[in-house]
Amino acid sequence: MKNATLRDVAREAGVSVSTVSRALNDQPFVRPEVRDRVLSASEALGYRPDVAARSMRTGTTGAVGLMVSDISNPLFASIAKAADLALSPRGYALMIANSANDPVHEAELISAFRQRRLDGLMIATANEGAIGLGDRIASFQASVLLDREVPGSRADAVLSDHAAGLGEAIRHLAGLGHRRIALVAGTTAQRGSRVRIEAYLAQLEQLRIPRDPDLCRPGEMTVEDGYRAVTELLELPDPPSAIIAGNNQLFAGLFAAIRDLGLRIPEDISVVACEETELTALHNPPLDVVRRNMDELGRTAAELLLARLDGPQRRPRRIVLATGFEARGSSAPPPPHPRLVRSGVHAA
Amino acid sequence: MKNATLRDVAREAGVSVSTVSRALNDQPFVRPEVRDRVLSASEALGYRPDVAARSMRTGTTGAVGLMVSDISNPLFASIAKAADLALSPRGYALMIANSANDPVHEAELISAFRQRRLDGLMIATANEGAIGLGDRIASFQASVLLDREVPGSRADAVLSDHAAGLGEAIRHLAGLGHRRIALVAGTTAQRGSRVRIEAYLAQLEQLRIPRDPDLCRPGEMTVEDGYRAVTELLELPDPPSAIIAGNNQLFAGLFAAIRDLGLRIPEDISVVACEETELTALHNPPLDVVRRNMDELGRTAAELLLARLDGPQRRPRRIVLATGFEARGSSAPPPPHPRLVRSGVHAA
DNA sequence: AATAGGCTTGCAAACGTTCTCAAGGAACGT
DNA sequence: ACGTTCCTTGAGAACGTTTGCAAGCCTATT
Repeated sequence: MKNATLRDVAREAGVSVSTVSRALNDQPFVRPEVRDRVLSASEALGYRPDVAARSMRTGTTGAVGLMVSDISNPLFASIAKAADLALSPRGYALMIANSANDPVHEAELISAFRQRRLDGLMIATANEGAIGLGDRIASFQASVLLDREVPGSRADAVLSDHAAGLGEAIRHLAGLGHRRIALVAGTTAQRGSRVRIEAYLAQLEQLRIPRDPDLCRPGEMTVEDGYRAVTELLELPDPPSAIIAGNNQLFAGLFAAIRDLGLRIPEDISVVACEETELTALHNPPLDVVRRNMDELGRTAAELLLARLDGPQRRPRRIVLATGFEARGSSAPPPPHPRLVRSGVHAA
Repeated sequence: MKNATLRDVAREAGVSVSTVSRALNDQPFVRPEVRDRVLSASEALGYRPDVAARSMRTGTTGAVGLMVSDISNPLFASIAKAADLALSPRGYALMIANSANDPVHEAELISAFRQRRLDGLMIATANEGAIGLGDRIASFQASVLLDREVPGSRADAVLSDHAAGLGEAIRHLAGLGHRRIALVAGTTAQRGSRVRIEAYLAQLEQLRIPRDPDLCRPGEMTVEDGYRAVTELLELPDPPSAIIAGNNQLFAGLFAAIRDLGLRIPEDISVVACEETELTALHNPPLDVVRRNMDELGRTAAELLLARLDGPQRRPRRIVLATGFEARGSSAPPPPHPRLVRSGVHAA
């Protein structure tokens, strides 16, 4: 019960293999009558072109790769979903890989993708400065950076305007009277954290709020790191009255830390999340958040990819998507006498 | 700057193509000296076997498919991550597709997977009773059902013991005094919902709690459906004092509905979620949940797949994974006089 | 009516790999 | 010295598709 091949269809339709190929691929110079005959023969035999054979001949696979640090992060999962929604109707399949934010592993995975001759690559790279990254990315017919900037890369990119939303958030907090605003940022090897730190510093400057190096914490992007950062922040002699978490993982850590320290939101401390998640959307009271549309990001990336796969090579395109701050119920004026966190209180 | 092929390596090493192939594939009957020469030539040229060509020759691709309704659902995303973690070190790549719970679309996507000659399929099928589904699944060298049962299928399966955890939950609620316990289940076309409904009815029976058809609601698996179901439940003349949501989407709807109705958890109503999510884990107060380990599910599925791809065909294996109920803070004794929901109150 | 030129079609060569088959060569026993 | 056997290697076919090339046919133009 093997699959029918072009030869089978050719025999059935009484024509040559090449004619079948031409007919099925909508090429000109096939007599309509013959075309119909081929089509019905193909239909009758349930013919499905063999992707591997086509791939070997044409060099294309009709598959694209998505490289993220962790597909189980809902942000990346949403991107994957939205991208697939745009790619699938065009016949493209989506292959995913998890870099675990390890540049070396990522390089191997990209190499594996290329070995599979994937037509395109969408990537939220672990380290924008990894050596040779630009070349690795450029080895695909089309590639799109997902909220990343790789120096000297000629790839397309979809970026988020983090500065806008974060600026709003900080102005909102300052308006409530906060002067000690902390930012738990992620790794500066990725654009998001870098832009947030820049925007944070710039906004404080503009508001004439003194900057305190203790309050701006780059680091990893894990829940654990967020937890630790918040714990340390609240043990400072002069702790912040508001904390902004740079992504959803960091926010989860922040949230757990505040819970374990027995602090109330927003009475004891104000918090702002970057990235909308189920938690920020449904929590009671609702949580302030710097939002962006991950569906739009994934869809736009897929569209850029498709455009480049279709058309002639244009010069790299950069698309910047909006972000916005939404004040809900997790920020309030700072308490007059900041509640002291007993030193040494950690998670049970 | 094309990729090196076997021929290039052969020329470089001064041997024939077939010898190179043998040497690189660790086949016997290659002189050690020749093998070394081939290996270093391969290294020097940066040779990478062409997956398409190999695939055409061998019929295998080293890629497996994952078919779920929606990869942006964190449950499925976790499965994907865990599966990839097990597959990737073995050189397998993961291709994903979203069926949107549409059996027809799913069938097309499976067909596309097979056209790509994927070696295996992991699938949480939309409708276990879809005609021809068993054959479609069996068309792969290996396939694993993800918490699904397809009648007559010879595929391996990883199942969750929903009945155990749900039974615990109901006993817990009954122990608090609840007699009106509602279950917002999903589609009966999928094992999870079916098993939960059976277990729910059986457990009520065993506890001698009268069953009320109004309180057991199969339906879709969407947030909207959960919202609507809860709204309708609370408009009943004799509303439930506790509601269990059958999955995370339904629970999100449940949660939003209760918030919009202005009810307090657990003072006014007790709730139990099936599936741990960021919301259930971090919410304050923490939410009662019937847990299962999605990582384990994904990893086990991948291991079953790998075992079948490696070894001789055994008979189908079914692995059942544990679930457990965790009481936290979202259930309490039912209020003496159930707070009436004003008719017509819906979300703004 | 002859010929040019455009449609249509088929043949056969690639794409890069694996694998069967046959043959060369060495070692060994008689 | 010869035959047998086993190890080692290479030639070449095959996987299923696309595509360049050439040949055949038809129409139209001169």
